[in-house]
Amino acid sequence: MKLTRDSLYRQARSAILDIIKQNTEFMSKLPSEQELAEMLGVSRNTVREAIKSLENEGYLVSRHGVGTFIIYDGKNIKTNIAVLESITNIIVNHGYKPGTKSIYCQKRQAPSVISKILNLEENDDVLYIERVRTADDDPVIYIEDYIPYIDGMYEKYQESKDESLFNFLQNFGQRVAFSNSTIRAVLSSKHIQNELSLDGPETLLLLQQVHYTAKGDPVLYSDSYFLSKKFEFNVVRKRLD
Amino acid sequence: MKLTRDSLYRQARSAILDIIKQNTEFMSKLPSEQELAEMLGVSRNTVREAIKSLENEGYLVSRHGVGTFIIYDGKNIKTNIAVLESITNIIVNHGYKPGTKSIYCQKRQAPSVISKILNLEENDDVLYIERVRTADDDPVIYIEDYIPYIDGMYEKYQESKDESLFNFLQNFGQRVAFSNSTIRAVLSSKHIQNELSLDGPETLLLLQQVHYTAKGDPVLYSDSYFLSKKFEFNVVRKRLD
DNA sequence: ACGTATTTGTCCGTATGTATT
DNA sequence: AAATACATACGGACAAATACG
Repeated sequence: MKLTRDSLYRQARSAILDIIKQNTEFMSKLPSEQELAEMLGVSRNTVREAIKSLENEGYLVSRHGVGTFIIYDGKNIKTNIAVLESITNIIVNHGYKPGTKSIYCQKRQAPSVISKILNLEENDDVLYIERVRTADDDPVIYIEDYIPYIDGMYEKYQESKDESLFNFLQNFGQRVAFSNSTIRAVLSSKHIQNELSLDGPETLLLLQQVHYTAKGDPVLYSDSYFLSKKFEFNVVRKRLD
Repeated sequence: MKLTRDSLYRQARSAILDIIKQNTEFMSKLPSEQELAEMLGVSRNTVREAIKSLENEGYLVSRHGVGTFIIYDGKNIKTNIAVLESITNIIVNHGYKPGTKSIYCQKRQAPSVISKILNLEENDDVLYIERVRTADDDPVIYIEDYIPYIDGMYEKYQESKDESLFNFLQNFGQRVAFSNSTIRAVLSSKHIQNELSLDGPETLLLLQQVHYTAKGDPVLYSDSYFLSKKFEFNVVRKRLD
């Protein structure tokens, strides 16, 4: 049992995020670092850390000698691709009611492509899962997951189908910390058309993700196919120099 | 004339980036912050700033009490979508020789959708540009640009067609600092098939970008269609908590 | 064109907390 | 239990960019 109160900079971050979320106007000015430090009762350095973190996520831009400005726009930004969040959240952020239909789950030998990605031996097993995610009960995302097999996974999965995979993995002591993702545009296969109840071929955004623990162990590979009609990804891109 | 040597943290960043680029193994450990500080002759704080910056760009992950690890992998990561860089660079990073074919340039009234995005008045003009970018002389990217018109732009563009648009804009005192981008998957239109010399419809990654100056003024809107066969975008996604 | 006030950027030193081995 | 290494936090100082009178 530990209540580890959030670090000061986390608290500051959260307080500043509140200011941001309440803001309505693009490019309105945040209080100065000095002011924020006084308001929140922390050092300017701590405020700066919080601001930098929010800058990296595309909420803010700072201008030397001028101030820090809010570029967050709840209307436009639905999914910040740079932040790893659950697909459930992505569906909610797009304004839909999320749901899951599990269509397949099997313990099987890893295909060689996958075993290479997941750093497995030739004959190692994976838990293979096929799912369809729904938005307002319409099928919109088709997902194939490959998880290096740990004893008891198949049984455990049966009783926790609706849970997020991240939570599922955590039960086996594997916490996902980051993912390395590739974004592609593809056309739906027959199989996917079937699962997503499509009349004909449609363009899909394919997210190929290798998920790692903080230690760098690959613990989940997934191909996620998003109906491009209904989903978009956003990203704030910053110029380096 | 200014020689403003780079800030210490920039130099540190660049030194650490060298280490990263030379590294071949996923998740190998960076020297400790203490060591780096001594190696580079700067304070640990400065090293930390550099490391954080590289962490944000997906090169590194730090583990509390353990160390900082290199997740950059030149083989896998070709284009970090979170970093705003020129399309020329993107082509080079994919291993091709970059080129440009300008197919169209005109001063015209902004379409109402565009004038809204660019914050223009009803009858304001834009410089409209259509271009095709080539990789090893093959057409691979089709781009439509809309730039709020400033006197002399059309003439200036004629004499600097091959230059990057970012450079072009800088001549008019408009430095692009960040962009707000949306990623979609689309099918090629007849027009695009024609321009990219495609035999039939192909899936394209569409990047819709509003580019801003540091002040938050929109100075360029562009639709970029990437041949998905040849290009992919990468992103390191980190879980927040 | 210049100086001043404001604000962020950079840098240092130091101290203590926390996770891992 | 101890050692190591990173994380967090503070305070202070000066530099650099910008805005404004």
